[in-house]
Amino acid sequence: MNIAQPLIPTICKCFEEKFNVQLSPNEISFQTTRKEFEGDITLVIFPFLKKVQQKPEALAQAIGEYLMQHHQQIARFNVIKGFLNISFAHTVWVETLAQIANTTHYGVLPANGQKVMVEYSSPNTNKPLHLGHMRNIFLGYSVANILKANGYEVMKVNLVNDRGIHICKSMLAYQKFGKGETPQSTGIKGDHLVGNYYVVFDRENKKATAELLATYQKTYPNENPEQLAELAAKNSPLLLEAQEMLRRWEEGDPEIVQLWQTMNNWVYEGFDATYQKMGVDFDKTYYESNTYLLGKAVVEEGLAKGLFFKKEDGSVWVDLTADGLDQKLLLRADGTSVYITQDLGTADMKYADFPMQKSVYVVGNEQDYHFKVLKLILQKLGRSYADGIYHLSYGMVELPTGKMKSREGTVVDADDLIDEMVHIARERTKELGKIDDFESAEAEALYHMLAMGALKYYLLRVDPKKKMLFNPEESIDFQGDTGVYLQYTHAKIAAILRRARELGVDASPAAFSNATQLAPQEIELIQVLAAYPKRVADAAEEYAPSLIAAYAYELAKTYSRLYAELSIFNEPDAALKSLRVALSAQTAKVLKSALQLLGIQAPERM
RNA sequence: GACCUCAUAGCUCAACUGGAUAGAGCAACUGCCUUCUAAGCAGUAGGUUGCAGGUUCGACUCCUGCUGGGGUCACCA
Repeated sequence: MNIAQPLIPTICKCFEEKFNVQLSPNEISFQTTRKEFEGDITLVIFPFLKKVQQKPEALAQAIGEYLMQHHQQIARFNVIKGFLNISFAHTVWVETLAQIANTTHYGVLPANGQKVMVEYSSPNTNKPLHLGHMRNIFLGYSVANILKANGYEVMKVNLVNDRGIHICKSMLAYQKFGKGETPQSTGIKGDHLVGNYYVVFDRENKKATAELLATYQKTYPNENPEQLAELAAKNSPLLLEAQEMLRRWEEGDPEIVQLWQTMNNWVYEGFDATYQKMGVDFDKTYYESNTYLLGKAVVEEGLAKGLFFKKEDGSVWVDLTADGLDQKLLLRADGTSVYITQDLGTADMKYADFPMQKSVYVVGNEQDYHFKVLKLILQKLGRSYADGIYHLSYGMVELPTGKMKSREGTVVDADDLIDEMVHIARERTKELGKIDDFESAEAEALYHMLAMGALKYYLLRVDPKKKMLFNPEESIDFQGDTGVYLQYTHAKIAAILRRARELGVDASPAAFSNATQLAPQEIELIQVLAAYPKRVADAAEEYAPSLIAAYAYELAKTYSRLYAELSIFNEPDAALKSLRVALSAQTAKVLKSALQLLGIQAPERM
């Protein structure tokens, strides 16, 4: 609902008639009037002064008068310096609310025939998910929802990194120290069990390296200690064993493959449980064990086209120096692939599976360079989908002590954090005692809903591009600018709507269409409601759920003020009473929709 | 060393992409439950937007330099 849109052609006409100046419509844009001034929308005059030799006040006055003459919807206007503030008649707001009420899927665009793939989560199978993954996962899930709302057909995929030296480390540690433990025998969730062995490997490997270093130092007392340390790290017997294991895995050694399958399945069971708690899902899962050999054909293709070149040792490179980047290795001299090789192959595979116009990769900003290179190479190869590749590069979640490191155990575990949040939600809700009549299963479902709402909102409200700080000492808030506040506002409105049904209040547009004198709180709320579709579009364009989060908060805040300052059911004017119930219903509708885009559920009671 | 990126209230984050007197939440303080859920509402206090220049009618936003944090520059992924 863009209320200002119809004014734009009129302004163009005004410039033409009065000043003989041609203006294109996209040169004109309105902003909402700041609270300290009277008006609904504001036109900034300064940009036009170069084309029209006028003083800003005079030009603003002239445009204002012209608009008044041509648009009955405008009640009045005022000019302050170079700002033209326009106030609409109350009927405009009533009409706007009616339009919103009559739109079933408000803010949601019809299918646009475009396909987009969103890859997110993409975990390693050697350790459980942590807070950093949660930011990734919630971002990916939310962006997928936002794109759907903008008319795209969306395919959500997970690319699991299930092979490589890091997996072998867990496997080796398990083989050596595991004593045949299983998730069943220990009662430890599969991903955590495997993750523990990754830590065991690191610990044992450090010991072994230290011992090796000690013998080196005895044998070569005159050598540079740093060089010795490096040598010891490289030749640690455990690391060599892990590398040997990787070789055997690639050869298909049945014993190794068997162990690998067993341990990975434990991890997948663990991940699935966590994804389910998070309320996220995927349409397809890719496994790197199936894709790591892909991409060699793409490298051959690039060689044939003369885009890549071969060095004397047989390794294949691409020279991106003309594009401001470096030379990049694409294939080792022994013909084996590197990370980017498989990503090239996987990109083609994705397109074959789902011929998309856009492909979003939700991956941390430490890989900015990698994705620049990947996209550039695919563009050079002339892939139709290459321009549509978007690296949703998000900032790391940091702790007060710095970055999280799995090996060093300085991570905030996803399962632990969820459990803690549920615990807090349970305590807090019981204290308030508002749902004492709930069945226990119903209550537990609510605690979980609130816990996830708090967590998701906490991670999504920050601009994805920016790094963010999490302090484990302070629990995630349930008050103020939080997910729980949004859920609370929804529950409060739901109570209003139940009461309205009981009382039989008619909230249809017909019942409030002749409301005339609206309160400022009502107008402000309608304005916020009217802004929703634009915000949904902006969020898709910028791949930024944070815009939706900010909007949802603004909406809830605006409603809460109205709720506190105006009575709904004690309002004597029937039209106004209907209007307020309708306003409540539309706020609930939009709030629920916005929360859905964030992957947050809206309770009816809490 | 080269390149990328960030720096806003005590703390965590905004600022509609260059517009008016930079806004929220938390923490502190003050009011408001005999009317629809107080997980709420209203208010007070808190700022030289890291520093120095520049561009312009106008700069948190763009440019240059400096300082400080993070990242990348692997035949790791």
